[in-house]
Amino acid sequence: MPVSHLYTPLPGSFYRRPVPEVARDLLGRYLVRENGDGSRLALRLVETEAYLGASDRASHAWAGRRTDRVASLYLPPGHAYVYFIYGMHYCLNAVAGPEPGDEAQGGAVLIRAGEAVEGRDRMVSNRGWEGKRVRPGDVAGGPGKLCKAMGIDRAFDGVPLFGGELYLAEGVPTPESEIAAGPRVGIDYAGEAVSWPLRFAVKGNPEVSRPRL
DNA sequence: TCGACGATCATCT
DNA sequence: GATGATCGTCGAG
Repeated sequence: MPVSHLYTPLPGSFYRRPVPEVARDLLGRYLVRENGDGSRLALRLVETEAYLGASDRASHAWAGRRTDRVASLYLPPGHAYVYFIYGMHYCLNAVAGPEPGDEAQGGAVLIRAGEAVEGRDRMVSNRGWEGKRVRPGDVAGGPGKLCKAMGIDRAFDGVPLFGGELYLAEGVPTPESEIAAGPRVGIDYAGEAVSWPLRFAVKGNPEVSRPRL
């Protein structure tokens, strides 16, 4: 029996554009996880970051690196790249940019934050905040938190995001006037790329991670 | 409310 | 052997 999707998955062509453009366009879209029993978890994305690939010192694909860890960064646009960091957190990316074979490769959008739209209680439970006071940003206000809330780990590395168990879906795109841009977080080692304004967020949204834009 | 710091380990040097 | 696309706690203000 095919999985029925209440939300409409974004097609692969959505990701086949310059990475910053995809990153901005993902704000206001949904990240959905179907649980198989008819229930689901859904987040409205409010913060993303663009990683350009070979030309970007902050990117895991900088200088064309192709190690086992980053292999899925070279899958076709629209696939997931999930990595483990700081010994305890996972981060989810959507591969984006030109098709493999073109000059620029290894581009991706880091999904940094979202606000719960469906299954919020389950997310709070996944985060271990059951019974505690949950303040803005506690559920999915950061890349590691978001993965914990959605139950995303390395098992999702390399899966297509077009409409399987985990996918990105339509929703309401955010107008340019409501998008804030600034430097990316946690990449102090990246030389000139440190200041590139490739972090995007919905202006004034309380779920956006720190530092505030 | 904010800044500093320790946790913890896969990956790369 | 070092380090990181982070997070939660703790102590100071």
